[in-house]
Amino acid sequence: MKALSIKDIALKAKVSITTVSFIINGKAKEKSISDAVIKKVQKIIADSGYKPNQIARSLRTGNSNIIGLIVEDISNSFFSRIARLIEDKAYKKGYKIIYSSTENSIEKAQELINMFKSRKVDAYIISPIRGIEEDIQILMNENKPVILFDRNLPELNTNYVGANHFVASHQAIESFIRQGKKQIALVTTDINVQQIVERAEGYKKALADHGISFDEELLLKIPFNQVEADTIKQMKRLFQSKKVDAVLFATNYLAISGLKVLKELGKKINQDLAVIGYDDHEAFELHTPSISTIQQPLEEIAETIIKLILNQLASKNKLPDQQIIIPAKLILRH
Amino acid sequence: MKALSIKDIALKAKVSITTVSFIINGKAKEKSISDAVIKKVQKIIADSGYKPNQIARSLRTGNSNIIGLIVEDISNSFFSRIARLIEDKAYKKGYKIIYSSTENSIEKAQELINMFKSRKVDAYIISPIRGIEEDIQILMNENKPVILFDRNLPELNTNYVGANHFVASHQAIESFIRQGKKQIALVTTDINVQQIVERAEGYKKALADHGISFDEELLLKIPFNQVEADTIKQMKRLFQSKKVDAVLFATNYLAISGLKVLKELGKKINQDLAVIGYDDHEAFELHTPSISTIQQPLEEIAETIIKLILNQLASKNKLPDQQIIIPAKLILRH
DNA sequence: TTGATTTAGTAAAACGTTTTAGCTTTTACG
DNA sequence: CGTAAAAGCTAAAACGTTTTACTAAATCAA
Repeated sequence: MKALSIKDIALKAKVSITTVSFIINGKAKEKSISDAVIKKVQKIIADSGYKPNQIARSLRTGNSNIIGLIVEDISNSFFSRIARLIEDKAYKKGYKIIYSSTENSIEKAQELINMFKSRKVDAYIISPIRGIEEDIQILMNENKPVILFDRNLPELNTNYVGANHFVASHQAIESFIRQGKKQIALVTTDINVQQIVERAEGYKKALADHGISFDEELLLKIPFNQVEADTIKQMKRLFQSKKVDAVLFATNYLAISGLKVLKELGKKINQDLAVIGYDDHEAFELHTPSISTIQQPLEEIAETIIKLILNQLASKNKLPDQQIIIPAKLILRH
Repeated sequence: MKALSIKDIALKAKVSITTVSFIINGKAKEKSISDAVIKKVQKIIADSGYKPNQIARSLRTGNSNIIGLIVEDISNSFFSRIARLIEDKAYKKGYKIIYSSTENSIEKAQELINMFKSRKVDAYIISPIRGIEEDIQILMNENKPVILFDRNLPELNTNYVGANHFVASHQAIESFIRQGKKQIALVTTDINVQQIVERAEGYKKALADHGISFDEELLLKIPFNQVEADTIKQMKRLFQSKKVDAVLFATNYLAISGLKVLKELGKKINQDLAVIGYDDHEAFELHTPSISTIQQPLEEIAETIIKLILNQLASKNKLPDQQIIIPAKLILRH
């Protein structure tokens, strides 16, 4: 049983395909189709359950009402929450989301961009990695809206929405210092993206601001695609060998692993050492004791991204690129 | 700058569009195109970076290499993990995923199905809700592969992949009973889906099997879309009013809320009462003490789903529907 | 040498829309 | 009444592919 086409509707209504198309697309008035015909055709469409073939529509119009979302890993709760918020908001405006995870692989990211391109997505939301600057530049040259989020690519002049990681991490470290901590560690990842680098810089700057000298050994960089067991080993070494009295974890999954290590080592959080995580996670609040964390305003980030996209899609000419930095919040728990 | 089309390639190679198409689609040999021409065209394609327009391709062939994924809520870690696994596996076979969350709304689910239909997705992976049986039946009549997962719709004769919730919950309750627990509560949701119903049935059956009479007041049904504050109030009432000595939470988010309540009430887990969660969550292992849980084999579920789909897509005629039940594992932690 | 078969390729239809350019018929106005 | 403008509608091109049905030349078998 083939699906109905606009032709079937036109036939049934005894009008031309053109007329039906105008009516479907709300151009009936403007094209001066009579009310009687409009009513008749609409009734037939409603009764028959006809839905226009979006593929044919896309082929003709060149746009798809689909927004491509490229993230590092959809199963990371930071991304899946953002994805959900973006999806909701996009959906309300008639856009669908098609997503994929890059796993921080340049090739996969490039493939994804190509794939999205050949699918004619209307806009791109990308949490980028180094190495795809050129590909992104090409998208922009083709006048497709591109919004980077979470991480920026400094060489590129794009729209960007993200939190103020430098300030947030600076604040976190200062709060440690106010508590009298001296041996403050940072556990971060080795991926070379701006948001991660900023977190490290906030850390170093805060130490410097308070006259604490930076100790190389207190900065632990975990290789990105490493299995958790190895990560745990590395962390164990850090917490055992040094008299760390505070630690900031630069991502939520690192914090999760770190908390496991501390538990195993029998370290008492808040007594033996203070802990702050990054990107909230249900486990943090629930943990005994609760874990303080730097919270990114997900709702606001998602809202801003969608607003930028819709504005650009609605406008005929290219809008100026905007770099929107939203403050992150340090949530202190005890 | 318009994108290249097959026509441009044909022009450049001085061959027909048909020939280029055959070469792109690997039919060159079969259509007896000479090696020289094949080489030439392939070189031009590679040099120019031409990528076929998937939309045009879809319009012509009627399929899209896209698989539609409909879940309850992509930000729930159970779904986002499954989504990630499915995406990975599908990607390797050249399929992309387009997803959406239903939020357990029948209308949204129906809209999504229609949307996917008009986008000509090749197959549907659905974690369904009651009320869309008919819509799913229509998909199946149109000969599109449909795989339900996590929850089944018993009236429907479809492919289904899910865990054995009845047995898992039965086991969990038995483990409580072996520990000598008598006042065993079940906190579940009020959505009427098979997987949730089964969990309650496993609970009741286990009680009955061990001669414990079922106490209506120990079965708490939380309305699905309720805000967490209200959920917490309801749970507080349960844990305060009754001398509950064990509780099984039927979903991970209920367990998270429940653990917050228990923390607030100062109940000692394992001493005052025993707890088992459902669907693992990082917070469970990390919790002090660690929380036991019923774990669904995500990897295996994702693998099975994709295998069913690919088999069906590869086959000319309709394969028999399969109902695959995978055992869930009770992970006891202390 | 002839007819059949194979090799090497192509023209054109089709997929289901949107949109441009146009054609009648009606209305309005002086 | 005559003509210009508006109302009401449509034919056909275009979007970029795949695929069917075809042709022309080369090869083969007898």
